Amino acid sequence: MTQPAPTSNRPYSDALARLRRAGLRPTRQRLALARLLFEAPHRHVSAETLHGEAMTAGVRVSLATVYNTLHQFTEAKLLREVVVDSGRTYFDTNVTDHHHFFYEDNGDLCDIPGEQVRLGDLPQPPEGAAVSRVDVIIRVRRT
Amino acid sequence: MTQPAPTSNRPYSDALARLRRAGLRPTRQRLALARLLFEAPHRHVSAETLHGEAMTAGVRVSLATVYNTLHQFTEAKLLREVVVDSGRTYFDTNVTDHHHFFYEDNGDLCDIPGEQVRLGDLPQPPEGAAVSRVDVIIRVRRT
DNA sequence: CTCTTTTTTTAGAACCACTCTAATTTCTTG
DNA sequence: CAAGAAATTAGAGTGGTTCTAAAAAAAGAG
Repeated sequence: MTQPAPTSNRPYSDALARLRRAGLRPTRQRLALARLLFEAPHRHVSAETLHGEAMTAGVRVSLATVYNTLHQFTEAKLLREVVVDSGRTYFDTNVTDHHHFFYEDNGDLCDIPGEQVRLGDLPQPPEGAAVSRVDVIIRVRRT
Repeated sequence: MTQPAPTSNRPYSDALARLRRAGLRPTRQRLALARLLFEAPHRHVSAETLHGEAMTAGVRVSLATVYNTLHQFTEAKLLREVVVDSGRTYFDTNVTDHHHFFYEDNGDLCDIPGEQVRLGDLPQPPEGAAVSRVDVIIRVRRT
């Protein structure tokens, strides 16, 4: 945690700016979720876990809104969707270029900074297709 | 398709051998699914699509058995699970070392032979964890 | 500030892929 | 063939996610 957010005179300012830049109306729910997501170190959340955090923090927000918001944030590139596990969707607050360790045992995810992975040769995408992203997932198991 | 399988004197022989090697009893359902899966070029199936193929081919098999069988085959390394899309599980009949193009538009998957991807430096797995596999997914969009 | 319009939120139902259960059928072995 | 073990099955159940239609909140106009 860098510093506690001011709650008296300029509350939500950071989150507010983000929402504005993304062209999303700063509703109470979006602001609260943005604060939970971005005023903390990078991490991976699912809709359920974020909803749980909101409840714990005393934020009244429905699960449907959490889903909507996560998708809007992803659309706006404030979040990135990580697919490692069919049946549960994770969202990464780290939208910089990077990859993941995935612990197959318990489903933990762990970032690998982009610089730490050097991709050698990659094939050309087929005719008429453009690369939108390259995901590297290093699946590991505890020994 | 290489050649139609003989149905008269030595039916299912290839599939039969595979099942035996894997230590799986050669039941009617498993044989039929093995034939559908392995007597054709490599491809990616979901439980639903394979079940559909079985129905079309006139094979009476329940969806539950298709799921069971896909998992048993994966366990026996006759298939490999590919995770590209949360919400649907794909199984790859190609179990050699390789990676994938994923067409984000329509969900198509396309193999990239292992030799065509040279991975440069990868980070060490964290202490107490061993790499079980490295997945590279090149996400592409039609232009 | 109020009225109107547009957007957002919401509870709950619906959905979909998948798993489980318990009963039946099929294999294997003696 | 009989007995025991293993596999299959229909149908119910589950869990994550999306949809729906109605209520609430935000933005814009006057």
